[in-house]
Amino acid sequence: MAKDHLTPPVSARSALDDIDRVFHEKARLGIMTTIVGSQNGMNFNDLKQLCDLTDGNLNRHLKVLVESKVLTVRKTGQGRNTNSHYKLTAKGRKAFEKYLTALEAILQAAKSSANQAVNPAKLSREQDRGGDGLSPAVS
Amino acid sequence: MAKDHLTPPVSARSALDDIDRVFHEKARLGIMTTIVGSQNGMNFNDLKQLCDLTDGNLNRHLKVLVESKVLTVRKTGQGRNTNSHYKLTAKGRKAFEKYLTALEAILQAAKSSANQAVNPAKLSREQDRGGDGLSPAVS
DNA sequence: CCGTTTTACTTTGTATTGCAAAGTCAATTT
DNA sequence: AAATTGACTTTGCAATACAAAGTAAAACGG
Repeated sequence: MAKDHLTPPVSARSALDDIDRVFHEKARLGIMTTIVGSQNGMNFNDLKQLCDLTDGNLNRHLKVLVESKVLTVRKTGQGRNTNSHYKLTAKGRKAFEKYLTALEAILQAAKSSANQAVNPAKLSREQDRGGDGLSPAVS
Repeated sequence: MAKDHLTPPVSARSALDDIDRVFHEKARLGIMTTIVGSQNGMNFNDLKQLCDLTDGNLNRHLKVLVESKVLTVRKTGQGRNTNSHYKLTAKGRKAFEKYLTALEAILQAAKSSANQAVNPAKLSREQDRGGDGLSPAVS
């Protein structure tokens, strides 16, 4: 029952499958990109300033990251002296790297597709008209 | 008041600011990456198969892209013969390229931060302890 | 020394999404 | 002509995202 037709080098999917939603969110991507470079982790306030997020928003996203075991928190002090220190876990680092790798693959695929589309130069003719000759970007 | 302390080369923000939510979503990123390579656009069914999305889901995301003027639709036929053909707009292409550029910047920053953190080799000593020496990744 | 402000978060409420199950519509079968 | 298929659309619910308001304790002001 129709299995052929349109079964292109969809290695695209594999990269897209590795796009972890935990990381694929603007605010969280910013947090991760900021914290991934610090060996000793960072505290709430540093992140707040560096990531330019509101308190509540930052808190919520950090919570998601902690609950996903990407970060750990260590809280010291009370009230005004509270200090919440966040640190990447080994698992978190690996997962984030996997995400980055997937992103990179998608990025490359998208860029080359985009270029090819904009500058059809000497393609071996393959005008994809109507429903064949399809290829799904994202290598 | 308080303007000093922790004012690092936050060029990070600029890249993050260019992360357009319209594109920064798994399904839509897949759709875009797929369609950006086709000069003549693609129809619903092609996208459905290439992007591996359910009908409803694909429809919704396409709607978002059309409403954002990133894609245009041209529908022909009725009922079972309906054919919805989607095509990138010039504006959409530019916006997507901008998004890709931002992503690339973030990716590079994240990767180099990650490496540096994992392999602290001979850093000029700058152990960021406590609250200074912060740098916000994402160049 | 007691009330106000500040700092460092948390909680809560609302609005927006994402998603898939169910629905529509017409052209094909059987 | 009833049932099915194909190509979408609509709908309802669950899961976010975000910011406004809340909490707690230290620091300040008079």
